[in-house]
Amino acid sequence: MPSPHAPLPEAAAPAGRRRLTPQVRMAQILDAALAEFSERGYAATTMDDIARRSGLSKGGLYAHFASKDAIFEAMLHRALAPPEWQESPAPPVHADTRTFARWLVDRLYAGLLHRPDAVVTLRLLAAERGRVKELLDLWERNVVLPNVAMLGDLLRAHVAHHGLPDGVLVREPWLVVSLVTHVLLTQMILGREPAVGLEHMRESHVALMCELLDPRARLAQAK
Amino acid sequence: MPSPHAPLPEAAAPAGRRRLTPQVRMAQILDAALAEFSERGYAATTMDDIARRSGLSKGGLYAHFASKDAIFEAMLHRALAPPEWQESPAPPVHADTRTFARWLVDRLYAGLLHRPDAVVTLRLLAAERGRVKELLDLWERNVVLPNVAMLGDLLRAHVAHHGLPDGVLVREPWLVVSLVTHVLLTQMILGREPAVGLEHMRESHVALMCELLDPRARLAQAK
Amino acid sequence: MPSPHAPLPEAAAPAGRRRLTPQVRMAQILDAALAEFSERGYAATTMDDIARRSGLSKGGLYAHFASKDAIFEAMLHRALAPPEWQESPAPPVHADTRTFARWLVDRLYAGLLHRPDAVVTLRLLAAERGRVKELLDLWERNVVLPNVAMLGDLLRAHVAHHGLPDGVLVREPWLVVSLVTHVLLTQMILGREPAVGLEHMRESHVALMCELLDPRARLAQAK
Amino acid sequence: MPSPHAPLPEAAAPAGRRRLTPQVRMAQILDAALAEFSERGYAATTMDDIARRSGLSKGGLYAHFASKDAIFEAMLHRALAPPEWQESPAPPVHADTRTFARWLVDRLYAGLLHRPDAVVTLRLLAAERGRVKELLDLWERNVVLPNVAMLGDLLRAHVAHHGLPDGVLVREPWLVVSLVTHVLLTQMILGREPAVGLEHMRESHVALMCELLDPRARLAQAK
DNA sequence: TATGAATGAGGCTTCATTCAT
DNA sequence: AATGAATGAAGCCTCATTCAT
Repeated sequence: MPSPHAPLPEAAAPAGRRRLTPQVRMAQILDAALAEFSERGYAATTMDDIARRSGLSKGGLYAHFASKDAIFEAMLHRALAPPEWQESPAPPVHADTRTFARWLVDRLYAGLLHRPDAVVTLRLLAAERGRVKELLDLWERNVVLPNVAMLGDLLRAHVAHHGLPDGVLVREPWLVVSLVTHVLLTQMILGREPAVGLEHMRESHVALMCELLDPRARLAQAK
Repeated sequence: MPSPHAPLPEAAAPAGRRRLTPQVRMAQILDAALAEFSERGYAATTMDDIARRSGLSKGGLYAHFASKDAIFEAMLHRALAPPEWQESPAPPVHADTRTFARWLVDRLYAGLLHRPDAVVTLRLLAAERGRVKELLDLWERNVVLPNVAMLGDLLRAHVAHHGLPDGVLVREPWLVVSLVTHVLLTQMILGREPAVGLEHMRESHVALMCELLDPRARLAQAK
Repeated sequence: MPSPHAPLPEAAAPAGRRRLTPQVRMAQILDAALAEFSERGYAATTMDDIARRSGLSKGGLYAHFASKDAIFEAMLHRALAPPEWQESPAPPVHADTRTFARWLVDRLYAGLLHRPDAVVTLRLLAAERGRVKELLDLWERNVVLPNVAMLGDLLRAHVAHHGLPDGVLVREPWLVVSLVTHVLLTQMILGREPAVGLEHMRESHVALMCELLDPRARLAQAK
Repeated sequence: MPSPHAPLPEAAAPAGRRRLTPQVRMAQILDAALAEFSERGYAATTMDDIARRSGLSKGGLYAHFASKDAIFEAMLHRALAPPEWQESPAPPVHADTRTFARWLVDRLYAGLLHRPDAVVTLRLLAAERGRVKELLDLWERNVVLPNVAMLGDLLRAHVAHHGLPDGVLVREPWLVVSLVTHVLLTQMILGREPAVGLEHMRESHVALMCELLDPRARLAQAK
C-alpha cells in the first residue's frame, strides 16, 4: 500500500488493489481513530487524519461508518469493552500478605498503567465527556463497579484467612484503586510517568498495603 | 457557575455599548473562556460562545486578546497561578493524629475537590495537553512539587513529635495526594462525585491516614 | 474576455456538480483569477469572485490551490512564461530599412500591446510588486533581457548589411523598447489607447526608426 | 507625543497634548496616506496603518476625513495637482541642439524620474484605476496634454530657428515623452532604476534627440 | 468498495466605522 | 480634537459530507 505521503508514481500501483475484509478494514479504521482522536481530541481530528492513518481516502471511510461520530462511538465501544479476567490464574488469597499485596498491585498496574491505550482512552473520556455520557454510565456499571466489588471480596477473604485485624481498606476497597489513580492522573495530564519511576511507586504501593493489612508485622519489624 | 474571579453579577450587563476598563473586561472574558472551554474543549468552543458569555461581540474580543489561543493561554495562566497558602492557620502538627490527619485531608479537599475550577481546569489540561506543554511543566515545578514537599515536612514533624513508628507514608508523601486523586479522576471522567459521597470518602481518608501514621492506636482499639 | 488559455466557452457550464480533470479546472481558475485580480487588485478580489467566475464554489477552489496567494502566484507564473518566438518567420534583416523597421515594430506591438493579458499583467505586477519580488527578477532575467539582447543583434545585423552609419539605437537597443512603453503606460494608467490611435502611433514609430537607422535617406527625401 | 508602539506610562504623558492646526494635521495624514497606500495599495492599507504613521489614533483620523476613501481621494488630488512651471528659467530654444536637447531631457527627468512621489503615484493610479476614473481624466486634461503641447511648441521653435529638416519628432512630440516612460515603467514594476544607470540613459536620450533633430550634424560627425 | 472533486456551513480573524469618554 | 473599546460585516480557510466516476 503506497504511503499517503508519497507522490505515488502511477506506474507503481500494484495490479490488484488491496481489498480487505470489512472486519479488518474497520479494525484498521478504529485503530487509526483511537490514535488520532487521542492525539488531538474529537473536534480537532479530521476525517482526513483518520483516513490517512488507516490508508484510505476520506470518502472511503464512509463506506464503513456513517459519520465521524459513528467512528468515535465505535472506537470507544471497543476500547471500553470489559477485559478478559478469566484467563488469569487464581488470586493468591492464602499466600502471605506481601505476596498477596504484590499480586493485587500488579493486577492494577497491568490493567491500567501498563496498557498505553488505557491512559489514552481515559484522556478521551475526560475530554469528550459530554459526548459520551451514556457510554460512561455503561462502563461504570459493567466494568468499574464489578472490579471494585471483586477487589473487596479478595481483601475480605485474605484478612479472614490470616486473622488480620479489621481496617478501612477492607471496608472501602476503592481505596486500593485510589492508589494507582495518582499515576493515571500524572500520565493523563503530564503525559509521562511520575518522576520517581513506576517501579519505585509499585514498591511503595505494596508496602502501603502491607502496612494497612498487617499492622502487627510492621510494628514487630520496627522494633 | 459563579466564578471566583468575577465579582460582577452577569445579569447586570445591560444592552448598548458599554465601555469597561480593560482589566474588568479581560477578567470577564477569561471567566467566560474557562466556562466554555471546559464545557466543550478548545476546538469545539467558538469565539462566538466566549463573546456571547462575556457580553461582547465577537470582534470585541480582539481588542483584548490577539487570538483564541491567546485567550486559552491567559485563562490557564490565571487558573494555574499558585494559590495563597499564607492566609491559612498554622498546621496542627502537634495535635493528636486524628486531628492532624483531618486537617491534612481537609486541606487537600479544599484545594482540589471543593473548588469547581480545579476539576474543570484539570480536565482541560488533560484534553489539551499538547497545546500547553510548557505551561504544565511550569505548573508542576511551581505548584505541585512544592506542595508535595511541604506535605512531607508536615508528616515528618508530626511523626517525630509523637514518636510514631516509621512508615511509607512519611517516606513517600505523594501517597497522601494519591488518596484524593481517585475523587478527582471520578469527577473528571464521570463528571460527578463518587457514589458513596464526599463526606464518607473524607472520613475514610482520615481513617486510612490514622491507621498508617499510628498503627499502635489501631491495634489497641481493635482489641 | 476570452482568455487565450481557455478553449472552453464559459456559457457551457451547466448547473449541478460537474467533475472536471484537475488540469482543466486549474486553467479555468487561473483564467478567472487573472480577470478578477486585474479588475480589482489582489486584496480587493475575494475568493468568492474567483469561484463565481470559474463556476465553482468557494471551497472548491481549495481542492486545487492551497490559498489565495497560491492562485495569484500560479496565475502570474503562467502569465509570465516566456512566449514562443520560434514559430515566427525569419526576421527580414536584409530587407530595406522601412520593411525591417515595420517588422520590428509589429513584433513589439504584437507581443506587448495587442495582447489584452499583457497590459493587465503589467498592471498587476506594478500594483503587487511587494508580493512577487522574486518572480519579477526571474521574469526580467528570462524574458526581458534576452529579448532586448536579440533586438540588439537584429539591429546590428541590419546596419552592417546595409552599410548604414553608426548610431545610438544600435548601441542601446532598449531605446526601441522604450518607444512602445508609452503606449503601455497609457493603457496601464488610463485604461485605453492613446487618443491619436494605435495605427497612427505605429506609423510614427516606424518613421522614427527609419530616421534613426538611415539618416541619409531622410535627408535625400527632405530635399 | 508618545509613540503609538510604546506602552505609554500613564504618568509620562506631557501636560499639554500637542494640538496642531487642522492644515498641518491633514498634511501629515496625507503624507502618511501616500506612503502607506503606495506600499500596499488601497485595499491592503488599513486606517490603523495611516493613523500610526501620522502619529494619530485610528479614531482621530475621522476628525479630519470622513472615510478611508476620502483620504485616498484627497491624497491623490494633492499629488496630481499641476506642478509649478512658472518658476523655471526660459527654455534655451535658440541654443545649439545638444544644449536644447539636454535641457528638455533634464526637464523630463526632473519632473518624472527624480521625484520619488511621481513613481509612487503612478503606481497607485495604475493599481486603483477603477477607483479614480474621473480624477485621471482631469489629470490628463490639465497636466499631461498641456505639457505635451508645450513640448511641441518648443521643438517647432527650435527647428525653425536653426533651419533643421522636418521629422517625426516635431510632428509627434509625445515621442519625446515616450523616451522616458521606459525608465518609469521599470521603476514602477521592478522598483529600481534600470541596470545601465540613470546617468547613462540620460546621455543616450540626449544623443537620440540630437540624431533626430539634426541628422546632418550626425552624418558630418560620422565621416 | 474506493476515490477525490465538490459543496456549504461555519469558524477565526480583520477592519472601516462609531461612540462613550 | 482625540482616544480606543466596541460593533458588525465580510474575508480566508477548514472540514464533514456527498456523489460522479
